[in-house]
Amino acid sequence: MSCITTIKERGLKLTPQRRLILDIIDKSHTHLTAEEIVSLVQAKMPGVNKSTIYRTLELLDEIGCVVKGESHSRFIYHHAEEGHHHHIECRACGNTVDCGEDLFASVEEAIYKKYGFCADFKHTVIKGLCSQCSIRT
Amino acid sequence: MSCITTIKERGLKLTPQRRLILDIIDKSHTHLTAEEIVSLVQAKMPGVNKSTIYRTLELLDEIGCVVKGESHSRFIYHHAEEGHHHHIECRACGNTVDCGEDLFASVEEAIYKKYGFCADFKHTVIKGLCSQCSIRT
DNA sequence: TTTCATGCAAATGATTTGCATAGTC
DNA sequence: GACTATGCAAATCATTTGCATGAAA
Repeated sequence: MSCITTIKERGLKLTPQRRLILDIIDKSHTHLTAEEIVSLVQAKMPGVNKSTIYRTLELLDEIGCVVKGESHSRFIYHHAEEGHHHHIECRACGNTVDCGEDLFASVEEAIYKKYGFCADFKHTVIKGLCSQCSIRT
Repeated sequence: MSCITTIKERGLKLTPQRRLILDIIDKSHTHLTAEEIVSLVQAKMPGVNKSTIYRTLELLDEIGCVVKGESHSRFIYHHAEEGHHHHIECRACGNTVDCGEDLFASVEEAIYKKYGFCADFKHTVIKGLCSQCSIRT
């Protein structure tokens, strides 16, 4: 079910600002910080207020239309597609790669068996060193 | 090598404030936020300034005496023992469990082979739902 | 026309920083 | 005594909030 449908179903209003924010997140192939989204939104629609964007992102997270995570003490967002993905970020250069959930399936199961925890890697940014930066160190 | 030795070796000074902060982190069995550490420090040694504590925590992280992570947009710290551990945190109730690194060894290897990334789960707080909260939902 | 969303401005709260003083080595 | 660490106060900076106005249904 599309995000637009979800918004309408809940009796929420579909404003141009919300459409644009959804559009930007949909088109992004990686995660974006709230401030990055603010810049992208204001580039297309000047005058849109930060607080509107923060409020919209909060809302979209609540209704499950986007996935909210955190990295470097900022909130990050990406679209909530069917196939999950996880982020691995280089501590040195900041580069990010996305990886498939299959890598974590076994861990999720192990954590569940051991602790009864339903771990959810969608919201997790895993840190490490990328190959380039490993060499330099 | 002890943290105290490390501090001395680097020509840094071993002040009562630094001893206390180290002591508090050593004795904690879980991670602590910076503000929790501030409270604990001030309970034992009133008058110690926040900025001193923040600066010390930063320093201890830099020299590898503590491990700094982040959760809920706050910094969290725990002691840097030999055997790593990872945190799993319940998104609903906030409870945390620590789990052994063995769970992630296979994932670290898989990530390395696929992306050349040396992933490091020490700094990662994995989120999910604990057994109690899963039932309620 | 009713309700929800937006813009604006000000508040918040964790973390950081500049600078004079005090403490460690 | 030299140099680093501390305390204090003020600055930052992402995010949040109150309120009056504007727009969607």
